[in-house]
Amino acid sequence: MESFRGRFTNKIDAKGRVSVPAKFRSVATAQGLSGVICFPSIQGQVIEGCGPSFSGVIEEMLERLDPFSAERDMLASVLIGSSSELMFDGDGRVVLPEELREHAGIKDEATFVGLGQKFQIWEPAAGAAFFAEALAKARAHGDLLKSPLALAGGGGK
Amino acid sequence: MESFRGRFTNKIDAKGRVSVPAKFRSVATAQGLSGVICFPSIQGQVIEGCGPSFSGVIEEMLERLDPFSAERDMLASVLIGSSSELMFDGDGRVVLPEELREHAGIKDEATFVGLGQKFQIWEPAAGAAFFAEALAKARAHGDLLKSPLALAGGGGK
DNA sequence: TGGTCGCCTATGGCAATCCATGGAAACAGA
DNA sequence: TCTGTTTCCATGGATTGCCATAGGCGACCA
Repeated sequence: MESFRGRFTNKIDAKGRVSVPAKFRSVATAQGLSGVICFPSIQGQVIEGCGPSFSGVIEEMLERLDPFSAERDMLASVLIGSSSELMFDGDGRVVLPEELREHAGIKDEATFVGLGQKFQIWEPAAGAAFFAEALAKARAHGDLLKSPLALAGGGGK
Repeated sequence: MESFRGRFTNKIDAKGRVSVPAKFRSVATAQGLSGVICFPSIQGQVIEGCGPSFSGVIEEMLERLDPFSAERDMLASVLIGSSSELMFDGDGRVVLPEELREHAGIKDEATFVGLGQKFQIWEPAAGAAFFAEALAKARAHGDLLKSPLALAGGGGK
């Protein structure tokens, strides 16, 4: 299955519109939706987004939790209650809701980062900082990367 | 399985296009993609590339992590967020993104070095220097290469 | 064995297309 | 009517695809 890949920074106009990178659009539409589903990240000040496929995975995960537990309700209120289905306009743009922009501290530019089945939308400077941190950790924990490399070298398709 | 093999230095034109060595192309297309996946090396100032098989192994590993863990997001941000799927044009060329060229210090020439299931793209002088160093170190670490027969049989001859 | 022919690859340039972006106009709710 | 939202159009720049050229390598033939 196609996945969200790469990093793109686009501008936000006075009406809160932003172009979703064309490659991200084609991933979402291939999953059957002319739009993306966005919600605040539970990790930090960043927006997360995905296509309908991964959205279904989220609901599955929630369904496996105790339906009346406080934990389930909290997760659901963020991942579902605070989520928005943002439809592409004729030119492939979406309007980022004010609450989401505020959560991520986004003003007039947004950085889309592909993470496979989901993606993130960062305020550009914050995104760069996160990437630098992630890169440093990846270097430090090179052992985490050895497993895929070893698997690929010995196995194959 | 076919593997990336050999060293080739090709020119980069004004638009950042470079011919992928024909032998590398056939490896990638045999894996089912008319293109290659490239990303900055975590180790040094060089671009790494691979076909869909190797890339698929990386994504599989990420999918085994919890989809909302900070660890997964960081690894994905580096391994997928900073990668690009570069499709061959009709003549077997790809466009090396500006960020990747900058990361490797590449200007108007690029050296492709096959490494089996993946390959590297060097600025030619840096690649030559690395090769000289690699040769010296390979000499020193030659004993790391264990005979598969010895491992399988439990003893040597 | 020497020469010629032809295919494949690499490389440059041109043209059409796509994409991001800004703004105007149509629309809906209050 | 006024405000906020959505649809449509225009544009410039970047990207992609296509064609032409040239050099190298091997195959085939004499």
